Amino acid sequence: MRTLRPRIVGARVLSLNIHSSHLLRSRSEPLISIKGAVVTKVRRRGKLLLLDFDNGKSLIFHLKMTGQIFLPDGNTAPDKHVHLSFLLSSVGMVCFRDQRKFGYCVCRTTSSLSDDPALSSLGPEPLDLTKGAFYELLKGRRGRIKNLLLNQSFLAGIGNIYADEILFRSKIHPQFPVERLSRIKVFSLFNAIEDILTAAISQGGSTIRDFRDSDGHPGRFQNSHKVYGNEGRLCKCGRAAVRRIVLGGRSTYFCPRCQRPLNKSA
DNA sequence: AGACCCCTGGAC
DNA sequence: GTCCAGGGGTCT
Repeated sequence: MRTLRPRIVGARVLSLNIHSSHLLRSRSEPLISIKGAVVTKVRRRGKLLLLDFDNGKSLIFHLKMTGQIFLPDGNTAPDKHVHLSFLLSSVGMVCFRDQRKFGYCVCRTTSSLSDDPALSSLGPEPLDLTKGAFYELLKGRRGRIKNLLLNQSFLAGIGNIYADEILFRSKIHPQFPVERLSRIKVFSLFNAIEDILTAAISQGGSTIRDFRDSDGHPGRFQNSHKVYGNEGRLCKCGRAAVRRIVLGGRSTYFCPRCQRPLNKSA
């Protein structure tokens, strides 16, 4: 978003080309309604990318696992995975590419954006929360802490990599019951969320295989991962190897020494 | 909580 | 061939 915004704000949509209808959703207003309109805002809400136009329309993108938006050049020419492309004035082509086709794009009227279930179901932005608000948000919640962090209606925008890195930083076992977290641990978790997300954003995100920003550059935060993808490697504590388990169908990495489970006999 | 689904491709 | 992948929905 940070590389895309300065490139396309102010540009006019001269034409658009839908190469595949796979990523379009039912009940979308026709994408053609943004033709001739000027991009006024590039925003993010949770994992959604929002483009606002000067004719009162907006586009909602979800990139899911392999989605990317890029401005093609010699290195990143459009290919069979480009499902949608726009021609923008004084910018050129902008492409939405998604190898696995899990992503989507819908058009909405800007003034009713917040009614869209994709947006209305989202919890608060973690970086907008105060420590006290986070504590209140956790009250009454139950279940395993990692599942809660991945729940977008609890907090918007935390994915599998960052959930693991946040829990490692706060020294909480991914299966620790939310309702048993001490006040100290809740604050530690809050600080870890701020720290990990801020660092990840400043380092351009994490590239495991596909992720690129709109300039085609990979992220750098993967170089700072302490547990994610490190199964079998010695934790930085030097006392245990990072373990991988599966929770809710997602790979989960943690250090069994730094992140202790709740002692069930206690 | 878990299984299985959407889909493609890389690693082994 | 099998297993795996930054997400997330549905069904039991």
